[in-house]
Amino acid sequence: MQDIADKLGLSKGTVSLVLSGKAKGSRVSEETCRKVKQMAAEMNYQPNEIARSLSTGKSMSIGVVITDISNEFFGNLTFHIQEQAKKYGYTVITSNTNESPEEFYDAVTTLLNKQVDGIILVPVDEGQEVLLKIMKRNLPVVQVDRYYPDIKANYIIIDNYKVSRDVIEVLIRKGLQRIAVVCYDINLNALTDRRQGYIDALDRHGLLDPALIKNINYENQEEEIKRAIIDLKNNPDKVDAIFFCSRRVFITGVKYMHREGIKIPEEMEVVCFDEIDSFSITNMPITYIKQPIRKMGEKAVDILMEQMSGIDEIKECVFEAEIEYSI
Amino acid sequence: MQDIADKLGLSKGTVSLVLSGKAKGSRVSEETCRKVKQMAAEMNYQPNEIARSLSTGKSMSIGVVITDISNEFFGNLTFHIQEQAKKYGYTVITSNTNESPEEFYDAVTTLLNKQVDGIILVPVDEGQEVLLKIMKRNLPVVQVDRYYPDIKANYIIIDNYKVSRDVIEVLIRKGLQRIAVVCYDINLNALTDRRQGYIDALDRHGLLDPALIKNINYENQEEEIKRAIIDLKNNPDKVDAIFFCSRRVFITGVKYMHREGIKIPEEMEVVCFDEIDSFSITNMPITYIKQPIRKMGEKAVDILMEQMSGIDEIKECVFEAEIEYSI
DNA sequence: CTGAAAGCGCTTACAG
DNA sequence: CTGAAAGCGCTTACAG
Repeated sequence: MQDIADKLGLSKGTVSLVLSGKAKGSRVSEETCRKVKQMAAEMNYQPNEIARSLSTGKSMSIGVVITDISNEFFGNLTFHIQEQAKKYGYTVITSNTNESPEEFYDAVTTLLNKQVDGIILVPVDEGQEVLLKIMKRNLPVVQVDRYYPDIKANYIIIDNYKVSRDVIEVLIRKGLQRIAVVCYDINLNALTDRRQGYIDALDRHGLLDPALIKNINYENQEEEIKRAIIDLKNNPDKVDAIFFCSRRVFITGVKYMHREGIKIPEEMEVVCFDEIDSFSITNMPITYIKQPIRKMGEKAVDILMEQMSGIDEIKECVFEAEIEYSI
Repeated sequence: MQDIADKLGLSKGTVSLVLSGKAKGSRVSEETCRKVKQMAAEMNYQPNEIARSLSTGKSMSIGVVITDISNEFFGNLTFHIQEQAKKYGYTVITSNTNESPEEFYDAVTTLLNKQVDGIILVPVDEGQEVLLKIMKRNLPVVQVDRYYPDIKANYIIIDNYKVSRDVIEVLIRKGLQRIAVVCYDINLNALTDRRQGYIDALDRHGLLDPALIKNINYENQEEEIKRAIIDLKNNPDKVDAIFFCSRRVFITGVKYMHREGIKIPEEMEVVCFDEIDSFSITNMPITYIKQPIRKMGEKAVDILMEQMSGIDEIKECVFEAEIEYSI
């Protein structure tokens, strides 16, 4: 900027005005404006956003903290967040927690120090302090996919309870009676709600059987899911269907169903929470629950932008998920 | 920092020294050091990395420009890049090109203005200028997955030609003769090499038949893949196998194979370029090509760091991919 | 061992 | 319509 100003015999301030687009109105003459722009192009001027950020106090970037970017659900979510942020002129810094509270803390601390203008995050078990730290700084933040019920903060989720209950109702209406659930034992509402929806639906029809509820430890999932499948296969009363509470559990579960020679859907039907883009590589029918990922990602950004512009009413968004069929 | 200095009757400079970890040696007394740290903790001091960046000229962040973060391959790649960057204390800003040269240009321009210390990118067709722009700035950059052959720059790829030729050889050795290929018609070496590997292997055995080469237009892929499958099914000489040159093509292709009632592997075998984490939801055998994604991502970061530290020898890394079986 | 000062590249009141 | 100056929060020679 100084160089441009020198060449043109202008001041740095004037150059700044036109290059940052604040030259409208009668502030700077058309003539000057034109000359500055031309010279900037000639000298191949590129603005330094870091300097601008320090000066304005806005970094024009937002932080996104998710479990794991290589997971299809979060990959999709991040994609839509990024595309939406781009529309507002914002850039996105992502980081992974791998469900660890330490990594969660580190990720957020780094983002805060980088002076992001807002944060979208997927809460981690035992990570309440981290969310509070952001809020104490008065920085806009929105939780996605899960939320801490004890903290009054923005969140966007789907109605996990309702859609889980509904999908089980659908199976019951089809005549299936013995329905199992395979779910992580993690203490997060997204998961507990899914399990509870299942329980209530079956209970209402007097079909609940505790032996059909399989809770899986996250660390040791492969082994535990395998055992759950074998167990369900060997249940003296034939099991009609299995409701898998998340993508990974479904994939592993179905793998072992194949290994055990369980015919899908003839012997057992399957339900998957979340869509998998490669459902079509198998030709068996899968009932699945589809979250409105795009809407969720876009909404998260919209809320963030609203809050950045000063509105600080807390938003608690609950979207509806849909029940769909792969074939 | 000023506040801490004031409270302690020290200068800002001294505080900066200890808080940025440059107080080693005899530079600052142990006593002062201790007091500063304690006060910083008490006052809950959080460094402003933006200010530091402006001062040091290093942003401690790198840019990653990929096709689409919601794609499993790029999601995995990005994950490993992020984890590796974290080890070096770097943060990652990602953006998607959706294969568009305009978005590619915009993404890189934004990153440059944000003063990233280096860029890892997946080249886009017709995007040479963008890469040159980065290099003109003397900013470290490494291409991943593909590269522009006319530009002397770092890249990390796998030997697409060799592994494609090898996988076809494997099929031939198994006794399969009529092998088809379904591949995008995009003019990028990753894709053209795969097709050429296929062609050369078959040619060597006198098994090449142009009717079995199906080039797919990216924009209209669903329809074109469908037509290709029907066409192959109706080929008067039975087709024994199909080599799908990428993940998406495979998923769509297999979908239509199921729709057309083609039995896999009894009637036709299938080969997929790239691993899909949900292969196991189907119980048919799939031959696939597995890229060392983790090594590629880590290496990309390593090279970037090397170049940032002044080494500017150009690295052209070619990794080997492996042939694997889903069952 | 510590302080005073300049500088990183911008923006933005304030004067004129 | 334009300029001079202060300031954003750090770092880093340079003195002492």
